Amino acid sequence: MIERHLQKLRARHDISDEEEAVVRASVSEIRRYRPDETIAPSHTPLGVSNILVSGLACRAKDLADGRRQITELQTPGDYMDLHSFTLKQLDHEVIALTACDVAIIPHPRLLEITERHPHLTRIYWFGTNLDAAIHREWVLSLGRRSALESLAHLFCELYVRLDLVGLVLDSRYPLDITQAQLAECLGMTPVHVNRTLQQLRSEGLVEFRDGWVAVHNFARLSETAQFDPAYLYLKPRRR
Amino acid sequence: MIERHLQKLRARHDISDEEEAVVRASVSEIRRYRPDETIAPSHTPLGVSNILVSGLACRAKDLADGRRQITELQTPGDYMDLHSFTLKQLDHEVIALTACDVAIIPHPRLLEITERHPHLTRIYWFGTNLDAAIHREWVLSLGRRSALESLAHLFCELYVRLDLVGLVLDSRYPLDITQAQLAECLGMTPVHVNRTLQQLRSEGLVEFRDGWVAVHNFARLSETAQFDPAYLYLKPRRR
DNA sequence: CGAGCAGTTGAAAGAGCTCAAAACTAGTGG
DNA sequence: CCACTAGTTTTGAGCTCTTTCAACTGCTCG
Repeated sequence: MIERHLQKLRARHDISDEEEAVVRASVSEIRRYRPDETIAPSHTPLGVSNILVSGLACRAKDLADGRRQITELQTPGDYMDLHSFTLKQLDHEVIALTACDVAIIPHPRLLEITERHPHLTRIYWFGTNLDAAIHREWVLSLGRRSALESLAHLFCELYVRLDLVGLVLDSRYPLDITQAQLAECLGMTPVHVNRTLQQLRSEGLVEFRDGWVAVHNFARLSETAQFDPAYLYLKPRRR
Repeated sequence: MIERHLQKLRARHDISDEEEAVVRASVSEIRRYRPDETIAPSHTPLGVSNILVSGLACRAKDLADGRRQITELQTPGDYMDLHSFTLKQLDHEVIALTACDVAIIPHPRLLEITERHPHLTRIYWFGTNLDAAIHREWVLSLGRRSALESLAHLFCELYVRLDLVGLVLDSRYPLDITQAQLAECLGMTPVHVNRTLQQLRSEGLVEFRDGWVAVHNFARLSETAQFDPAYLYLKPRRR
């Protein structure tokens, strides 16, 4: 069930057989969530963390008057709230955007990992630091990229992250969310997302339709986004 | 030298005498940096991490055409690049904004901590997760807060973080940076920062002058910012 | 005393927002 | 099989916040 999670770990680290066994044994159960269901509530003591097995989820923060900002999208294989292990409670919600299968890991098992498996601990620590790196790239997008650049950048990021777990086929990947949810990722209004999508489409870069993203020209797309995948910390490719 | 760092750890965790000794022993040397000097370069293998002893520093990312975004401000006592221990290299630069004293911690000593001190390891892991929480709040600011709200929010955040290490006196704290650097934090232009500062001043909320912030009305300031310090994960106050 | 940087001001332009309505799409029930 | 409803996408038009560009002030420092 957590093959994609292991796949993602292996894309960045060497994992021993023993460590793989520990990771597998850390899962207590699998749960299914419907779209819009809360996977991890904010400001509530938590006793488990969650790995996304399939589907799409996000971390979201709200202002009192209802304005909502998504701070990260979670793809299959991601530990969505590993940070709740040390933080005890979250400053944001984790929400299912589509139907999701989720693997549940009780915190006591993570505690045991930190007590007995320092190398694996460092790997998971790395994992939360990678989330922070993604946050920083989003800060850069929101602060300095134009609407067109931000949207292009998001499509690039998802391309790379989903490709890592085999979910890109033929330069197409699933992204079954609404334009309004895209707007919540980008700090924009749904109307402006719509117009910006039209521009990306008319320039032949990328198409977002029917829950799918079709990347027509990744080179030009990442150029307009000024996308540099270094912040995703992939192992350097062998040649 | 790292009293403020320990003070900050104690504000959120219980630290044993032994752990305190380990933390103190992890420092190899103190170095001084001038304003604008790079403390940790991006995309370069790193062998040490840095704790800010005094001064002000930041994490910054650039786009190819020179647009710059600061992703976090670092206050005295902060581990500025603890994440480089697991990431090995950084996706951003760490830069001194004012003259800074910095304590240097070689990564081998951090490795030893992860091998022998799991509780302290979790505390430091918490520390990087706290940085991520701050990143998320900045994502919310950049995505959904207005210029006025964002600026107010930044002043609130710094108020709480600096108060933690005794740097707020009489509702005033040092912030010796330019309006242009403030703009780089907020994803705005210097001109607009200037006008927004005037607005905050004229409303009697806060004044930014001569390298100092004078908070005239924290209650109304945090109200206009929709500031909720929960994301800074302070220990709940005893009553 | 002049150079240079930070801060301030004004006017015009523009990116993105708001509001509102229309066009689609898909699911529901008679 | 066809209304009917609800949610999503699309379009139009006007408006606002923020940017851009340029000039000017004031301060510090060599």
